[in-house]
Amino acid sequence: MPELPEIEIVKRSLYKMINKAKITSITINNKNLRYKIASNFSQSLKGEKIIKITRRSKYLIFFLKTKLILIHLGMTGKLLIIRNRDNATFRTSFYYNLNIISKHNHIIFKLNNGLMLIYNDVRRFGFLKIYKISEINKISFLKKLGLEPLNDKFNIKYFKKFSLKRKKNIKNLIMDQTFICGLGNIYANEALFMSKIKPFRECNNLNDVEIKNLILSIKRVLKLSISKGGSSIRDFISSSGKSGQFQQFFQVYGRKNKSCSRALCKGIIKKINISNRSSFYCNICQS
DNA sequence: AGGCATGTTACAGG
DNA sequence: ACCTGTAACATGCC
Repeated sequence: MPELPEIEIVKRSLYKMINKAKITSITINNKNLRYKIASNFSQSLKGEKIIKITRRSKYLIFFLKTKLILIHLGMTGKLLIIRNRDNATFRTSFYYNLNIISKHNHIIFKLNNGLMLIYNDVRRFGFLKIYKISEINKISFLKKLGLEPLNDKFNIKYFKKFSLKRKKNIKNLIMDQTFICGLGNIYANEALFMSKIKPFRECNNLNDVEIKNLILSIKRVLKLSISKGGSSIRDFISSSGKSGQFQQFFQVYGRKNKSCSRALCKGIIKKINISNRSSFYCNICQS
């Protein structure tokens, strides 16, 4: 469930339910995530209190007293919260409609507030890693990230400084996590549609108006999605079990051969591959 | 059966 | 150094 808005929604729903809770015990059903769960994982976290939960790009960070847990959800990772007393039957039926299969519940944190936090991940591309807070600046995953796209520093000056010396296409540029972080395939497609720019344009050939529009569109599409609870395609749900609604507002993503959603435009949405990712655009109103 | 999927990384080659 | 394409990771859905 992976792009910035979905992670932001997860962070917010987790915050409401488990901030300040203490981890009383941990069950590990499967260590083999993208990186193997450390052998001292449970030992190291037992008795620790969750003091703060933050997001950086598509990463979640749980701050404990002296340690932190860095979490990435990969493609299909989910953090679910259920009540301690709920039995397996209840869980199964509750999640049945939401495509949660309990055999993919890899890590279960039992908390002292009557709740359990479950890391569920079908494809196991996600990971959880523990670091010392004092070494937060040495975490390689975070070190290489560029600006948060919703940060005011993400402006035309920053954009041009990065883009003018590069030759890659604009879609790959805005998905380059060392430039801005948090955009994935869906929001990159949507932001380019919103700003009327074809995804395969060379990034150093955009004029100032196009760059301004694109920056605004990126910020706008991310905020809009967050306000709708993120996008639920396939099986994204927030930790409280709610699905997002933003998928109903997709303008291009997944709309191959459909007519352009822009009023007055007679275009048809095309689908092409860019760096092996599906890319959608309107042949007429995106230039 | 084969292609595709919200992500990231490693590697080969230009 | 930068860029692209490809494959890998693992599973399920259409």
